[in-house]
Amino acid sequence: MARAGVTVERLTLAGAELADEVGVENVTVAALARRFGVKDASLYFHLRNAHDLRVRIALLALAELADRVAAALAGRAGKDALVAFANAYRDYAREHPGRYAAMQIDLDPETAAASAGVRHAEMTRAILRGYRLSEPDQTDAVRMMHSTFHGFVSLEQTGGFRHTPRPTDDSWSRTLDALDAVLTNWPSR
Amino acid sequence: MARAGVTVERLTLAGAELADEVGVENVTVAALARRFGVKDASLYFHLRNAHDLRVRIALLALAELADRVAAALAGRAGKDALVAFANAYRDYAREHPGRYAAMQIDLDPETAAASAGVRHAEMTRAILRGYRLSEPDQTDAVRMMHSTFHGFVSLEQTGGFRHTPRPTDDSWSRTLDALDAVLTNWPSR
DNA sequence: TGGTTTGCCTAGTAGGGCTAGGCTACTACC
DNA sequence: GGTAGTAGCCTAGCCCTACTAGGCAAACCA
Repeated sequence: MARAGVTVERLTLAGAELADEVGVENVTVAALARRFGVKDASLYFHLRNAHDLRVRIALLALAELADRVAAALAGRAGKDALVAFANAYRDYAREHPGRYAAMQIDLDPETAAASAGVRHAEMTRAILRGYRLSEPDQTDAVRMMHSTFHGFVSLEQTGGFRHTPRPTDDSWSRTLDALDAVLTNWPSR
Repeated sequence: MARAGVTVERLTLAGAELADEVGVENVTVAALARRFGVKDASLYFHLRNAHDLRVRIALLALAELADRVAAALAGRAGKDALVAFANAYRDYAREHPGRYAAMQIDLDPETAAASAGVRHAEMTRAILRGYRLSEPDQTDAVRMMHSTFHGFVSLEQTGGFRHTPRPTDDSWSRTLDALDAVLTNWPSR
């Protein structure tokens, strides 16, 4: 029988595509095997288990997102950088809802430390250079930024904003204005 | 054979408890049946399917949260109300992680419209009365608030803040300060 | 060219979702 | 207080997914 040429990389990519199409929760080893015209048992030669697959998808997504953010951030500073970062983040989440959802799975500490998530975190901090915040305000601001972005995107995806007619794009840009305002004038105790 | 006294209400409550213990994704009809000392097939007399169960848990959680928020909000205004609301929200999510996660499932429009989610939304708007915002700023502000709360709580739960030593409680209260500041001085175009 | 490794296979276990159809305990009504 | 109906549970059985063990053949490599 001919070999299908399955590799972990191809499996991860196909899994990511599948996630975007049907949701991470429906990314099954069996479905992936069908996609490769192979029996599901065969994939366990490449994958430890189903969770392993999802972790790999998450790591792929983190890397892709970090790349996009890096590209968006190049040559920008201040509010420009904030908006570019935010839009890169949201656009990625909307183009790749499954990958984005996969990113939210709880990685164990060493995996997380080795992931592109740290690059992402560094870039978030880099944005704040334009706002002249020192610790611990910087950490608090990073956390607020991340919360706002993730919360907005997440609620947008699960339909949390549907009940109000106002276009979400408008609320998004006003939210970024507000975030810029509060970062510019971070309340000191 | 004796009757187990299973009702939809008891199933929903037990399902909610199960969700808090093992996560929504592990709330199975089979596990619930075991908990009631009953065969899984029997539950389909009370439940349409597994999704139906999770929706019920979500609705229960929305109602509980709305109650808590209402209690927290009583007699408060301005920043006081904002902080009370936010803490009620976060505390509920931390006490009931499974229920909170269940709340995020995508309800179909009519179910959502009939849920306690609308009470929640009304109360969020009520907070903004203390900040004198008119439409569409109000909607934008509500969305930003909700995003920040949900994002923070969500990231906190999935370990998104673990890589920095700063206590999350501190970042939380500073985030609320920032939110109050920006609502007080909402940037106009 | 023959041995080893690599990549796929079949077969089988366990568990979850769900349906069909059967039996029984309770309820209501005459 | 007997009996018809129904509500609440059951068994049996289907399909799907995760995962393991062990077999066989293609590819590689000495």
